Amino acid sequence: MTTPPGPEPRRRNAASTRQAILDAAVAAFCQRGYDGVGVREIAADAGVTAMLVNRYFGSKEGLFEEVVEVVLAPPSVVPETPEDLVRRTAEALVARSAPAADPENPFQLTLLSAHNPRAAEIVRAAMLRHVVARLARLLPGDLAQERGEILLSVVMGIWMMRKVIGTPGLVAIPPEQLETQLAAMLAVIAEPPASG
Amino acid sequence: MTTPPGPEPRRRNAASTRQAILDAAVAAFCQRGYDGVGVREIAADAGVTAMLVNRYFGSKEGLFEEVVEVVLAPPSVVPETPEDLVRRTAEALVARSAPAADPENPFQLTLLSAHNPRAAEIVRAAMLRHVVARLARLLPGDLAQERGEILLSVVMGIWMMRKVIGTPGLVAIPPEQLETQLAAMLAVIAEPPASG
DNA sequence: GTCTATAGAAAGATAGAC
DNA sequence: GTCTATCTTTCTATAGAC
Repeated sequence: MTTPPGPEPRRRNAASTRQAILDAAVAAFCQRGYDGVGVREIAADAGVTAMLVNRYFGSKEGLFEEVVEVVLAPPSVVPETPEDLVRRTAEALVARSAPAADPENPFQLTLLSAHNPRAAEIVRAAMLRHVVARLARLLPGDLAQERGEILLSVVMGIWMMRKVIGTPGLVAIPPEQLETQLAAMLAVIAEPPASG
Repeated sequence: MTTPPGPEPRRRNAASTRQAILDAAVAAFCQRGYDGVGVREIAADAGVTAMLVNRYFGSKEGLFEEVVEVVLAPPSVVPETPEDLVRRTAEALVARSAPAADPENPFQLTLLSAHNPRAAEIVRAAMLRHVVARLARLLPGDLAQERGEILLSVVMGIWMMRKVIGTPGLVAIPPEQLETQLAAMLAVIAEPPASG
């Protein structure tokens, strides 16, 4: 064997190392929020040392910016009509906020990071650019952006109580009953408001 | 003058010192959450040293438990009927989640502390014992606790987006329009669900 | 009852070797 | 391209003087 003794260094490949760090960061930040994880831990999950996180992303904050972009950019639901929006949003919310569901999602990332003002500002900007902009395009009538933000508020609140806090009623309720209640509530916002 | 030189020690009074620490902690935790503030800072706001916090409350976590109790125990609204509940909740939510409103309130304390699992558990227990229990008593029909938690989710979500994240639509919307939208949405949850 | 001083852990970021 | 080692700060909590 020509392999030298001592721990074998990771294969040197900037692109795959960078991606490994980003993947580990997405998982970690979505599950524990910006302040809940350290760069050491993310680096260890990616199989590298903490130094490389700063080498590739400048700082923990720079890494978080990329994570937010990756997680918030893809649409959660792709509806055709406002009625479709209500139905699919209620469906997706109930499914994805279930206790055992995949924790990698934009709402959990937001909720767990929002207490940090720097992280909240990064999330706010990306949320407006991606999520709110999409919702506002789909809602007919006046106050489209405002109603989009209200709709998003309901999604965030349910996520908070059901998945982050874990109140027993929302954990134990039959999913179809929760879906019915949510759809009825969201429909009020999705329909064009009475102008006055 | 008989005053000795050097910094004057605080007047020794256990009860008032304890209360000063608790008051400072309520303000600090409500504005920045459990992990956002250190014991040193709370102590400094109360005019004492960090050591006394642990002396009177055992630990930062013990102090937080008392703060949660103080903030969550008093009811935010005291309605007589379900319709009253909807109207007053929408009113109070719009007024108290306004950008310039008093930050000392149960929702902000919850939202800013929930990312920490220990703090979340403390908040969860107190929220069930106080807030959810009150709501469930007021809602007629089946699934009272579950609908109470949904109602609370809407309140938390609006608070999150309007006051913590600060999305522009919810910051700039005329308060009466927001109140109208919220009341319409909450009414769907407050009315007894169709059984079956 | 309150203080100063410090222990002990963990965080983000950087220097310099290989 | 990646590592080890370290700097600096910040945190909770405790020991012991007055």
